[in-house]
Amino acid sequence: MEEDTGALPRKESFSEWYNEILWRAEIMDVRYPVKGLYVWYPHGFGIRKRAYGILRDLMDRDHAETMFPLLIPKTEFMKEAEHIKGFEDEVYWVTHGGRNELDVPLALRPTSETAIYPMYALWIRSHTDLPLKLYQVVNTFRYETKHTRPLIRLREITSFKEAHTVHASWEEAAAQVEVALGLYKEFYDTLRVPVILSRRPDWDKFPGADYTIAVDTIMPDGKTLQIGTVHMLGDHFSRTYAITYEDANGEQQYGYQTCYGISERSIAAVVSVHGDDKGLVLPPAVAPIEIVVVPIIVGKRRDEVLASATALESELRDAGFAVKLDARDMRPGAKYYHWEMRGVPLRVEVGPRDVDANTVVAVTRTGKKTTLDRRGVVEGITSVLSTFGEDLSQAARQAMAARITAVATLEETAEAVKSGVAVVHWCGSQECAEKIEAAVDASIIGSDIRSDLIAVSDGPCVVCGGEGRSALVARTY
RNA sequence: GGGGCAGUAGGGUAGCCUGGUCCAUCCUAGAGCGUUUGGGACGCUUUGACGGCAGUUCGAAUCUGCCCUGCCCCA
Repeated sequence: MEEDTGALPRKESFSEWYNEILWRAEIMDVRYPVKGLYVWYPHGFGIRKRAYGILRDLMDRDHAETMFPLLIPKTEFMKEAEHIKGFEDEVYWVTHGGRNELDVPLALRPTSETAIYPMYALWIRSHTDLPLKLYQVVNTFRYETKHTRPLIRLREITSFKEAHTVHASWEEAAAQVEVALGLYKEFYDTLRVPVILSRRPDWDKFPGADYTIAVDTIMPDGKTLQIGTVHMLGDHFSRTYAITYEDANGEQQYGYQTCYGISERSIAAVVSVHGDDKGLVLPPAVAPIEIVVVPIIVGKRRDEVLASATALESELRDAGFAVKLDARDMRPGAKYYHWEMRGVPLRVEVGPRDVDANTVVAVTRTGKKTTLDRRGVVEGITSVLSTFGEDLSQAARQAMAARITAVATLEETAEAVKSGVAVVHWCGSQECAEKIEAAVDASIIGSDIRSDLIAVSDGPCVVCGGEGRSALVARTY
């Protein structure tokens, strides 16, 4: 792993900035020799580990974790016609075992509905088995033909958290969709990433779903990134896979299902939303190192300062912080740059002056400097870190708000989507959506918008003038 | 899916058209030694590459073919 030095490209050149920060901050190494597959550096994986720990804790409230196989027999995979159509061009097939051709080819899961639901059919017998709510965190494979991008568009999604639920009625399933959206909202609140929820147009929903609610954020270049989806499957799959239960009256009924997922795009969002010209900026909740202690070692007082820094490190570790003492033989400035690139939320400096005054100097990743009393340092740091996290949320919200524009004409829409998201009135027809796309080089991505940054209203469709309601128009990743 | 450009050490470049001590050069890269240390220190020594596979040739970073990988534009 190379030492980072020199300036990062400015964040305004987002694409360049993104590519470079991934290796400079040691998140992903893109040099793996297969297109669309990338390697997690330990630091990047540490971020993933903490983020997915949060996600697992949220899921575990109301779901059980499980693990299904990677390979799906073609016979099961091909059962659900609409679903296949949505994925058939992207599936990797295993056709051989050693030198022998397989009787039934095996698909590398692009998503696991067709692996899980045949088993659900076996597991579910009675209404007392419902609701069933399971999830797994697995890798999935999609033969992407568009340009691949680390963490964003992958041929191997390494961190797909997918949940699959079964309920006794359509209404219960629909209620679960709302529960899932609540969990995802909470997840992204913890990551300090602001999101917009909206309902995808019918032609853009998950193959085989009744409807899809998406969770999007807005990237620094104004394009939206879908960082979560929740699908109402209705009884579509349960009819195909014969997921039935006996109700209280002894009648056989089909189950109603939902599924929802989050991938490492969540990490891409954290990196992109918070990062700045100096590197990564991590919310304390996902930082593998929350605090770095930098001893300012000068000549004769070296041992004294080092002892003080070491004692501070232990005290902070005992208090439950992820803390690292950087005692390397380098100039302090070089260390500051090193940890700033990697997004460490808080740096604590201990030098001879601090030893004398019985203080420490705490500097947040965004440059807020506080001198703390050495006694009661845990309380002081807890408070500094919590304020830092809240400040990140606020800054991210403001940045997002600045990229959202309510517009009334196609000309204004075209202008708005160059740097962000436009909110238009739209009648809901595919015909008008296509006209918008043709006119403004961006698409209708959702209606039924839910965001406290967007005021939803009725109004005349921006294309046909018919009755319309607020919808999002954006360029997307 | 269609078109274009590219791949040389950890990173950045030159050399290619016009094959031949050209295995070059730069860096805030790596290793070692010493002096340093409150915002990217300095000196000396040293390491390391022509994307892969075939072909042409006495000889290939350079020419030919295929493949892989990356970037940009269009759909």
